[in-house]
Amino acid sequence: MAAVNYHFGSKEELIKAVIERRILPLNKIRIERMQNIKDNAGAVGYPPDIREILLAFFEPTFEFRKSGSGAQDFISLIGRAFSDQRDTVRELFLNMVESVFQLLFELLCDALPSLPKNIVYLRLNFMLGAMVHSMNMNQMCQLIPDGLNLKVDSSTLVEQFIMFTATGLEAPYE
Amino acid sequence: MAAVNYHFGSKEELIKAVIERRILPLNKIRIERMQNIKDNAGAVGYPPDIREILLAFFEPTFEFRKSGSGAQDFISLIGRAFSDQRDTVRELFLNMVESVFQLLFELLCDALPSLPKNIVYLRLNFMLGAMVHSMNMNQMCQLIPDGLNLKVDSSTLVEQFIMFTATGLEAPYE
DNA sequence: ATTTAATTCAAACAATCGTTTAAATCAATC
DNA sequence: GATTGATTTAAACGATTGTTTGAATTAAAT
Repeated sequence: MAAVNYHFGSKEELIKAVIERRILPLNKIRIERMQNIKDNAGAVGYPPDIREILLAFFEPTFEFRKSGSGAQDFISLIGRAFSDQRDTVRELFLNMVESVFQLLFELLCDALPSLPKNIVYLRLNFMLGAMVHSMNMNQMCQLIPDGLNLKVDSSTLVEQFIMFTATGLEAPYE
Repeated sequence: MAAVNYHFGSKEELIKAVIERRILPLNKIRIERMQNIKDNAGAVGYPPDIREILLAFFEPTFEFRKSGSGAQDFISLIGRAFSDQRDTVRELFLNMVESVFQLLFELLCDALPSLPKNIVYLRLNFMLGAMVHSMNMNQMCQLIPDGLNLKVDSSTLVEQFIMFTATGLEAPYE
């Protein structure tokens, strides 16, 4: 127990280190893939494809669920950071993902030029909520009715997630 | 402080009472409205309309955000219950909403007869995640880029939420 | 007005948590 | 192998939390 303070100085610094260790590599991948799309779109002059954007962001994200032991616990931690309203974890996490979300937002705006930006932003938030909930859905399911097979592997989860959200994003807004 | 234990016996019992006081009336409304749709659909022989179902469920839910003082704090509490993995609040809450979610699920299955039930269930969970996140989005927004107006009133939020999720629910699944 | 019950208040309690301290253990260098 | 530095362990500390206790206060009934 005391070793924590010896190595990290405080509980908060430990959490920060944990989050950084897990998030930074993930962010690197997501930004890389999204930047590729952005560059490519800039080159050919067409707006980027929504499903491509979503795949670039969510494939690494959902893949992350099975990245070594403790990943599930880490996701629970982030889940709390999302819903806790004034938490230290929350601040740490949000500062760390701000740029990634910003890039995702820009790409979505480019891909959906007919939508007002605040509508895109609203739908982005719907999507992020769905994501957080899906990430720790494993433990959420005492609500499973009857004999439904909900043990979906990561790839079909991403597939279904994108199917749902992409279609939702493309919806008319009035 | 001691009055809590005098009246409720324990912290947990207090929380239970708080949740019951807020949730039960809301559930009553949601079930009533959904049951109406179900009965009506049964009478005319057509499957119920998705947007009608979603409105029946989410209009009261989002309306709840401005139901007296403390509503926002209560929503934060529930937000945690959703993401905490083994919490006492979580158990209490889930037991209390199980039947409502069950009814919503059944209605959605009726409205989307071409979709496998486990796909409907998956999408229902996407939707619930989006809902939880939207409910306490107020405090979530330090991510607002630039000068975006995100102060949406309840009715436009419901409207936009349904636009997004209904379209997503209707998406093909392969 | 007095008695009785219900409720609130103040203090104390054990338990837990984050942190600090000092001793013990380990590893590496001379 | 002794010495030095790094790390772990065990104990203690203050602060906080949920609960209990008994006295003080309030409200109601006689």
